[in-house]
Amino acid sequence: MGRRSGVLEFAVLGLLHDAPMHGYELRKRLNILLGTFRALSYGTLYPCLKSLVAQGFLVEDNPDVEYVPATALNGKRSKIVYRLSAEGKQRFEELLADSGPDAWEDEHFGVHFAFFGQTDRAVRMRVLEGRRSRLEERLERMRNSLARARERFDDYTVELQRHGLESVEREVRWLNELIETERSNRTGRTGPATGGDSTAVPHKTSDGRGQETGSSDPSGPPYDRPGRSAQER
Amino acid sequence: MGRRSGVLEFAVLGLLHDAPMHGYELRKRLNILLGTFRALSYGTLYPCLKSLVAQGFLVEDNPDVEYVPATALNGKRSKIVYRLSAEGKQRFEELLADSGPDAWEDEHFGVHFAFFGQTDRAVRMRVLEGRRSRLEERLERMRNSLARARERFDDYTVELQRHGLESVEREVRWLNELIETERSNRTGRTGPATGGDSTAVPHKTSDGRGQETGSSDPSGPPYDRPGRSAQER
DNA sequence: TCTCGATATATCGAGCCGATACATCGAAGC
DNA sequence: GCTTCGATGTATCGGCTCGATATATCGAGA
Repeated sequence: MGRRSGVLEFAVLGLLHDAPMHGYELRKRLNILLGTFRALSYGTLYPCLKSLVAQGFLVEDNPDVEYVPATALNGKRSKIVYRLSAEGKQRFEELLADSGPDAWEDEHFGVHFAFFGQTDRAVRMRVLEGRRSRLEERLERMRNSLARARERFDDYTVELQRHGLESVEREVRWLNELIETERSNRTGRTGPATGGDSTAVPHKTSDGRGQETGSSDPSGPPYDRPGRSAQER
Repeated sequence: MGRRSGVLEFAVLGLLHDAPMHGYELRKRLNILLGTFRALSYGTLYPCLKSLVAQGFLVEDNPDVEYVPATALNGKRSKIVYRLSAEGKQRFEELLADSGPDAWEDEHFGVHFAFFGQTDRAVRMRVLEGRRSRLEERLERMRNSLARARERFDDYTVELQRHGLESVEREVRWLNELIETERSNRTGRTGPATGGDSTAVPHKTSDGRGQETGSSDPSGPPYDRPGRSAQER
């Protein structure tokens, strides 16, 4: 149980905070929440749910045993609905309030951001600014790397890295806008600068069809994950 | 040994194709090659090297046993230099020539692209166009996901996804430029459209400091992580 | 001298993915 | 009415990869 990344745990807790759910439904929402094509597997989710139950953060909630198909295997294999326990709620609040260095990292940041609607403005600012400083460190390493690559590698390799560098630069600019919005919105509303129909932040608005932006960062990752880092998504 | 992703194997083979190297040096170059911050760990690299030796693609090349510190542990633990075998060279050529669906994926694409300088233009085109179609599929899923998110999730979640969507759109545009360049460069040069000092492709050029885009994508990848892509500048 | 960081190889625990297996249900097609 | 197929639903297994850690040497600087 040692070094749980905690990111999945956090996301599960956050979704169940809204409403009880069973695994399959949870997975669908999770895949929407943390990044589309990001196909979180059952091999990850179910063990995680069990672990959370074992830790006392979740309870299985099989109400009136409806939907019990009573499998051919003479056993039971019904729908298992999970619900947050009091400890689970508390745990979620803790994770939510943690704006420390962990929350700057690729995956953690995404989940934190997704739950920003339930956070204090102070926490949001700290996460946003911390994330930005993380990326700026990254940027410096990438620029050095690019310089070395120009000497040692061919044009394609260099082009690849240049693109990666720009992706990160673009994320920094995005963060700048968000931070700016948080600053100016200190009177009230919780919403971010929604690109769709801009509020306070100057956006080009890309809306449904793109007009002239575009970029991404596979992986994550190392990304983003990657991987993981990773990025985009 | 079952389901090797092959991406690391490919990268190692490619780097050793240029010159023999030992693990530590290999790791440094690998981290430059496949995407900066993407800190490939020794726990991944060394087992991979062993596997490649076992498969006959690499040979250990301990020439005159120089640099043998003769550890305190009365044993030997010297520098191990790896060199491509004939089979290894052949294997690399095979991987390089494979422009099939695997090469469209996030991580594979990055490595393939990095070695484009050693490829035929036909292969480059196929990989580039395949990658683009992959991303366009992704785009469609992401747009659906975003639509669902607008109903079910709050503004911050939606903003996160909007940003991810734009990242992918941006990568598609990058690919379009690269494809365009390959088409027009059919007479000769092997280099890509180097953003630095634009060649044939019309670039907006954003240069070192950003001016107004910004985005990225946590996780990912994951991502990765990793990976990468970029857009000119 | 002592410490520190780079060089260098190696292993371990744990997370997570992808594939797969099993089982039910409703809708569509024949 | 029958069958097929895809969505719903829970679960496990193999294997890759990361992050941390252990061990050991060497050169630079305090």
